[in-house]
Amino acid sequence: MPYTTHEIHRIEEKWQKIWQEKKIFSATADSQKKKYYVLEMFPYPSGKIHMGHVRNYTIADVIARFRMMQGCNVLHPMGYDAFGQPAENAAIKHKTDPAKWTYGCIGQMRSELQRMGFSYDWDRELSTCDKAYYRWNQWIFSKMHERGLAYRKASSVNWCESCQTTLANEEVVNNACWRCKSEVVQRKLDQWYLKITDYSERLLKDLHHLEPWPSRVVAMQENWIGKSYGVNIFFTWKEIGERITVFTTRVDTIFGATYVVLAPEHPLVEKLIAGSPDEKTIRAFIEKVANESKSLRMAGDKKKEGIFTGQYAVNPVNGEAIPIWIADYVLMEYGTGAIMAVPTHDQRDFLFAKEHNLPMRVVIQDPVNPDVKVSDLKQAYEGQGVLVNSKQFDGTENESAKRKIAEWMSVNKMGEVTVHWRLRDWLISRQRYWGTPIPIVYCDQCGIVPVPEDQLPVVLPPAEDVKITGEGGSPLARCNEFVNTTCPKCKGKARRETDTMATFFDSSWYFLRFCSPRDDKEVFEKKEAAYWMPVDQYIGGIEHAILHLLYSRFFTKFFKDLGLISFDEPFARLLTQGMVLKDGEVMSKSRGNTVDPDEIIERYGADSLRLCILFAAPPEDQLEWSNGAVDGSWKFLNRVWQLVEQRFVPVVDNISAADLDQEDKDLERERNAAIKKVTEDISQGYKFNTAVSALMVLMNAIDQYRVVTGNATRQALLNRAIRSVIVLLAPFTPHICEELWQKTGGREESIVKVSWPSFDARALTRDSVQVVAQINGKLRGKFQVASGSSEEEVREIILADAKIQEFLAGKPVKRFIYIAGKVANIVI
RNA sequence: GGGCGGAUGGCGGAAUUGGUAUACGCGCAUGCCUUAGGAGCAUGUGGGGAAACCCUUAGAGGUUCAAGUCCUCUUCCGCCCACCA
Repeated sequence: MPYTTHEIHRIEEKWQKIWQEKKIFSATADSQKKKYYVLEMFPYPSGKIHMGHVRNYTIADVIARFRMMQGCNVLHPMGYDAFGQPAENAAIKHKTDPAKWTYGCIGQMRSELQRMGFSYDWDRELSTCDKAYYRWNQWIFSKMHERGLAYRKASSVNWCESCQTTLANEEVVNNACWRCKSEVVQRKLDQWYLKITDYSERLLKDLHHLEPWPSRVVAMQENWIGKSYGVNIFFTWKEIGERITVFTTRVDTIFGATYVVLAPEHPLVEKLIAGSPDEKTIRAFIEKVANESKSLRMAGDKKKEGIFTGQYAVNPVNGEAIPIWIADYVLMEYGTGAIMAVPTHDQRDFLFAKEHNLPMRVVIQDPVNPDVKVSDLKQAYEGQGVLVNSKQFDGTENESAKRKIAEWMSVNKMGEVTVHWRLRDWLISRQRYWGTPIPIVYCDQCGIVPVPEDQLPVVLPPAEDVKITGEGGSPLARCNEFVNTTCPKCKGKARRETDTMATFFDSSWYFLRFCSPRDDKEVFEKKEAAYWMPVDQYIGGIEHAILHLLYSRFFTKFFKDLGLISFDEPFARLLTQGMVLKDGEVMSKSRGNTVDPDEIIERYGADSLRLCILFAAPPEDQLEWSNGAVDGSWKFLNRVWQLVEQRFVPVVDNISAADLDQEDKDLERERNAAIKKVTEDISQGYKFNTAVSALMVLMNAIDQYRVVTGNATRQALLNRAIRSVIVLLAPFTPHICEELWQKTGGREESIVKVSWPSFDARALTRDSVQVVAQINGKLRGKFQVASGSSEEEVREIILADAKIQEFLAGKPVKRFIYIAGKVANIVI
């Protein structure tokens, strides 16, 4: 029977059914067994899975199945990150219910995942849009509120006109909405925030306990948290004597400060300009900047704009009075919203000073250009050097001057050493319908009142009761039955919060929920979480390197503080898989270069698709899709299939080592080498591509191995080799391997129950090895020598060779370097 | 501007971590076989050369008996961050 499309589908469906019915992948906590938790970043249920999903989940599936065969108790769950805007947008467009749309997509997605043959414990499947899930979002929010970690604040927020909602800083990419790419503007709104900044230090520190994480991701998180050490310098407003604190990381340049700049939103600005003759002009400028969208204000090539306040600040280190300016290039959100400008050593200040004709003074000597005149400067010098024009610090190397000046200023109360963070609190309010309602009630008497635990969940009203039009504001605000409620405290009339939570909230703890997904008494069962967590191997796209991973780490630390868990980090190891490209570009709907996995399965089957994606590139690299490669994978599987069909003949395997001739030993060596290579490639760095190639090498060796009919020894050895191929290939292409395992006498209910083979190191040795002879590093000959030959023996053999002698041309051998069993280099 | 990765045949990619560069696969070429299929099998396939040989891992130097691998500089590509003081 050939391995035809029809046959492939029959086999794949057959085994998927068996796995399902016999609950092969159902996981139960068992303290006697070593656990292994494999998790891929759960998908947004858009309906169809794409190649990126296929790659992500195939990688995870190989790891899960490999661990199962190694005898681990594996937890491998799947769920859906189901709240969010696409469902709402689709509902508006097609005049349907987001819930209906989402559950429809989930159904379709589930069947596509099942068609791929992934080893999920489907009993643990969850969707974040189920109230059984999101009620715990609300519970977590309440706990955070209780501890002051969830708070309401009026502030200028990122607003996407197109999505009609606010965005977290993390969701603003290049000053555009991360989802729809349209421009983000500033709006003043009352919003809910999570105080992730309380965890800055821990989020930063614990990164260094995450050594198996890709260094790239660690670096990205580090930059995002952005701890910078510096000095708060106390300038004084000359006229009034009020303090103006500026933050700097370059206190070594303090003697070069020639003006001070405040952000237009700085609280002192109002006082500074009141009554000034230029008040009107200055106000007009501030107004103009305030209305400017962030994207405009931050544009890199934009000319820096500013205006002089007419006031002066006194530099504490030298008593100098320098002008105070207001400029758009200083941001209120960072540092103190005020800077000292050192145009000679900061390029931004330099450009601004040139533009507005402000004075400059060199305080760090450029070793290349020590006597440069300020008027000749083409740009700021930001490198290292010794201090000049800096009084008692002249001649000090600037890096050590940082420390010395900071100390001196601290002692003399001119400033204080301080730390600033780039990380901001996390804005979670969204003016959308399809999300978790924020469990808060507003009462005229009692103010902001959290919904008590026993009244949770606050259920999202059905879409038919809410007018989801895509118009501005929260859709829930237009649903009176939802809004109007009674105050949990005073029982008087009250209104519900009508914003919903950002969906990143949902995905920040789902990995914990998988440990006890049906628990309706608590957020997750402590005992289950203690057994399964942390996730041993997390797999997903690099695009989540900052947001999702940072939030999940934050939630985990919060749960630890609640006493629910005892570990600090949710994901022990992280693998970020590369993107799938087509013709050199990322596969995407908008580019129109997608390949539908379903069509590939239809034609070649899931196994071929899985194999192809694993073989084409290492998991972390980009993968260039090629249809030819699937064809190759299919051909290979077909060869394996034919091998069993045509050459497997059951015989009793009672061979002893003494029975083996050279060809037998060669085959055994190849077989053991493949076991070694596949095992190491999977467990040390997930090098699936080379693992697959090792199996191809073994297949080639098997093809060379001839069995005369009736030779029981050879048939038994061939059978061994065949069965090794099947077992080793099982994590990669499970369906065909299940089928072939059974055909070759396997009696286990599934091949994942077969123990992963170990290799026999003795079988790997050879009687003779090839030694390459080099003369001055150039390849000059190859010699077969007996394994374990001494250097002298090898030297004798090589030097006796006529061709080598010819190359030596009578010159004396200066050195003879021998690397056992590999290379001999003759130096002349 | 800052950070992190890369660059190996026509293509995807290997290289025991300093020891035979191009494993494995795709593609291509030639031939065989056939109730003709998505076949299968055999042989070949980095470049130059008739050959002996020579050259070859983006480019240029260096260290070393030996460099794709280590060091220095240059070029190009990708990703992330970015008026962050």
